[in-house]
Amino acid sequence: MTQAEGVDAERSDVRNDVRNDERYDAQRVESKWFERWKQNAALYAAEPHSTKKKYYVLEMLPYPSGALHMGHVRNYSIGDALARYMWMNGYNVLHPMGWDSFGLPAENAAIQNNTPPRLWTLGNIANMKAQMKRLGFAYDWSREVTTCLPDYYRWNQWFFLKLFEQGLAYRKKSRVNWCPKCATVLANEQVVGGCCWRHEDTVVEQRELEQWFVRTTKYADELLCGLDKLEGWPEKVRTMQRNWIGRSEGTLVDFKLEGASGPAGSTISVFTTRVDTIYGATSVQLAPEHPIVKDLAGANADLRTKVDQLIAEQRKAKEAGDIGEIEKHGVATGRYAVNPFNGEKVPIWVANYILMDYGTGAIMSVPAHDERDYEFAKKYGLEIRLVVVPLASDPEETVAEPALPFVTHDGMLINSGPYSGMTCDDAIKKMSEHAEQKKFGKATVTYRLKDWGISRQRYWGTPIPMLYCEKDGIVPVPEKDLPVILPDKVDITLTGGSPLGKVPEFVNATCPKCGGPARRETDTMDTFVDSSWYFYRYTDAHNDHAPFDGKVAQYWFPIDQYIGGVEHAILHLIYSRFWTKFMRDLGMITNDEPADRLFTQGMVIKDGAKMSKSLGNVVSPDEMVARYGADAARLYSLFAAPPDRDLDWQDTGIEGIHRFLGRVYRFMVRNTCVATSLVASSAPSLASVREAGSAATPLQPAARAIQRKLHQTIKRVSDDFQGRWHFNTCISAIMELVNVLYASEEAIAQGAVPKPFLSDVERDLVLLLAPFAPYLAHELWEMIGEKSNLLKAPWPKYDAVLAKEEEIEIPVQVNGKLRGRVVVSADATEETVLERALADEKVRAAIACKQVVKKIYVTGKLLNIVVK
RNA sequence: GCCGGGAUGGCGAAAUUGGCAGACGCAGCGGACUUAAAAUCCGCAGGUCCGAAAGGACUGUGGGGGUUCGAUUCCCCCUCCCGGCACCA
Repeated sequence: MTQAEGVDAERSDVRNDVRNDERYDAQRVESKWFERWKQNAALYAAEPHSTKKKYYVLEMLPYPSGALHMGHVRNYSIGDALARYMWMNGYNVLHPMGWDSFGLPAENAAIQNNTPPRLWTLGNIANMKAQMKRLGFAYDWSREVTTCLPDYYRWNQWFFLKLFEQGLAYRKKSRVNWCPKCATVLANEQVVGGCCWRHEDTVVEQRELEQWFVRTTKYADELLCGLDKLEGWPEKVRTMQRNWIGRSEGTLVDFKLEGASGPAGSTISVFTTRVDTIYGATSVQLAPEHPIVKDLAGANADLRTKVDQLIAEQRKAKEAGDIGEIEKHGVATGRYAVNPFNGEKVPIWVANYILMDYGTGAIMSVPAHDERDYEFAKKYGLEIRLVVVPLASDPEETVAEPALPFVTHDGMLINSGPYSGMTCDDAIKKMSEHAEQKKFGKATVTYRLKDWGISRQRYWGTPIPMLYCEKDGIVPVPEKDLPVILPDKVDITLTGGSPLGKVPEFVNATCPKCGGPARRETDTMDTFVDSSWYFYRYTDAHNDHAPFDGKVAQYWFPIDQYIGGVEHAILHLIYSRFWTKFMRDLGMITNDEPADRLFTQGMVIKDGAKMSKSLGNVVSPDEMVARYGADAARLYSLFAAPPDRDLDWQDTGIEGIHRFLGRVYRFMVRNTCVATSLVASSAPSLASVREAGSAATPLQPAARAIQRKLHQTIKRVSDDFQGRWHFNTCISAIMELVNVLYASEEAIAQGAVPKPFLSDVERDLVLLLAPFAPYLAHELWEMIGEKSNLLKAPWPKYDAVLAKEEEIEIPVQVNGKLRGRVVVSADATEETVLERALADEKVRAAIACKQVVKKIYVTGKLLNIVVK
């Protein structure tokens, strides 16, 4: 904190006026408490055995990129305020932090700076941990998790063995996404609009590779259904996950290939959600990459060339991200398939709008009832046969020909053999049953969600604990031999293939089955494996025998409140839901979902754009802390906007917050009341406030105004923590309270505010500030003579009676227009209000010479007089 | 194209159940303190128009319509911005 000292020194020579001791020196106060908190490692530790109710509040762990950014500060300020609030409400709070510390940037930095990834990463962690501590975040550091260390990643390996045992990890050669910049494979979830999620301008290529996959699709249905029960999750995230999983109910139907040549007796299986329209199918369309296309083309060189063109075109469009906009076209193969429902021969085409990676890569084309098929059929003059018509309300009525294509479920079949006359929904059911009976198809469900490819051809990740033996094939590393340690001295500058493949000591191993030579798997795991279960490790972070103890996890899980950025809506948040279900089925845990409630905070932007180095609009937390203090940085990040919305950072805004903190401090310095009664006993303040406000010794108006405002403020802040989380309005409520205190300073000086009462007010004010500005709150807590631990001091309670206004102002409208206001007592009757209103000059003017039609009085809110 | 979210002063925003639009803060202006400035404290402040002023009139929550005594809030249509999905058969 050399910067901080610099600013401090600069200021010291300014401190020569009379009000020196009233000036709030954030650096002095914050460094004092920073040092004190440093001495007490167990300050924020969760209690392992407790009769209190538990509360697990978690913020997404950061990637240790080097330094915290404002997005982190915002994220952690929200979580920290909540954690502190829950502590003050008597909960046993678990509030841990860790490091998602495997991943590509470490390798890139290593190449650039010639530093080993491990050192670079650990150095960053040390720096960011120091930043977090300086910001005053209350983490239980005894549970810190660092995913790149063997005591963590060994459990990734252990889980991998379990996945393998369960048949949930398997090896498959397939077409995969390849980012040339990352020089590695990406999961589907990591491809954004055809580009790499980390390199937004780098087009992802397709490569044929043998890879490890995790069978996420096993839980596709549960992942989808479970979303309905996650009521504490934002609808947005649930929708995104639903879209991603992309469940679609339909029917598989086999079309027999017609003709002697080609694979004899082979069939083309098509997937359709509208089997009811199958009598209108006038062609079969294949994806250019469909395996049967090669066989169909056979020696037809012309066809092969055309198909190759379609393939190239599709790939290009996919990479450019505009598949969906390319013009539909295709080529007839000259071959035919037989519609199993009516025995009709239909031509087989290959078309650029059919995707190999959805459904079966083949469709039946029904031009009359599908927009795409219609467009295609029009272009190539294929037959368009109407088989569904609108439901006629009157059977005698002649049904008008619907406009084509007629795409609706709400219809009746015609020209469909035995199914004519059925509704679409009935027909789908009956026809699927028929197909299954006759064994040429069945009702089925397809998903957009694919299995998770987790192999990465990179160094800085968890080694996949597998061996390849010439004799025994794929052999898992025995559990007792874990962890497979990631070697330190690896030349990662070499390109081509996995870096670990160039380390003979690593690659060469012994087969545990036959004792012969074996080759180690050299790919590492996707880092999303690390973050899929880290929050369980927090509950039992030093367990040497298992990832965690199930009993301990059961106490803490599910996470009560998870807080992070929405950018993880389908990556991390779907993988970790999968992992929870997998662990549950292993018998390790009993919860179905990892987190009960999820909160996604908005981005921190500046000048209307996301902060980025290239735009030069980055605000450094270190600089803010040095200039205004941690409290100001935190408070501002909560005050500037509601937490779920984007926050537009304004440098002058944080200055205002800094001023506010100084204002609180100055008031307290000038008016501190150390009420002897309260120092001796830490009796709850409510009782004495009540007493002070009781009829026996009525408070004078100034004191009563303070009391009223205080209780209104406690209510607003408490309600918001329970409900909407609009900390911006909580903080403005506290500001209003402070404004009232300032307005009462004269009355205080004149002794019109009883000391014990004021002392209680000050105490509650400090309590209200504690979740948001812990440094200042602790300083003031000490200043007012409190000896107890503020972190766990009971949260103040509000009294509805004391919060109530005695006098209220009722706006008076005439025909909905504001014409005047009357001040009445809070319990005034409608008659009184009306009487006063009619006495008001302006109101009288507005209703003069007119007839009063109606009077609407909303108790305590408004009076509207309707005239004609 | 589909699904979300959003649009309110010069700026960030508030209005929790249909009831005073603009709380709180920033920037601005004025005053007090000061030799002066900073800091601090107090006050003013949506817009337009009338008025010397006090004050008053009209208007105003992206645009248009509707329901209502009353709409930032509910309904219908439209524009723009942000995010997600997208030839998904």
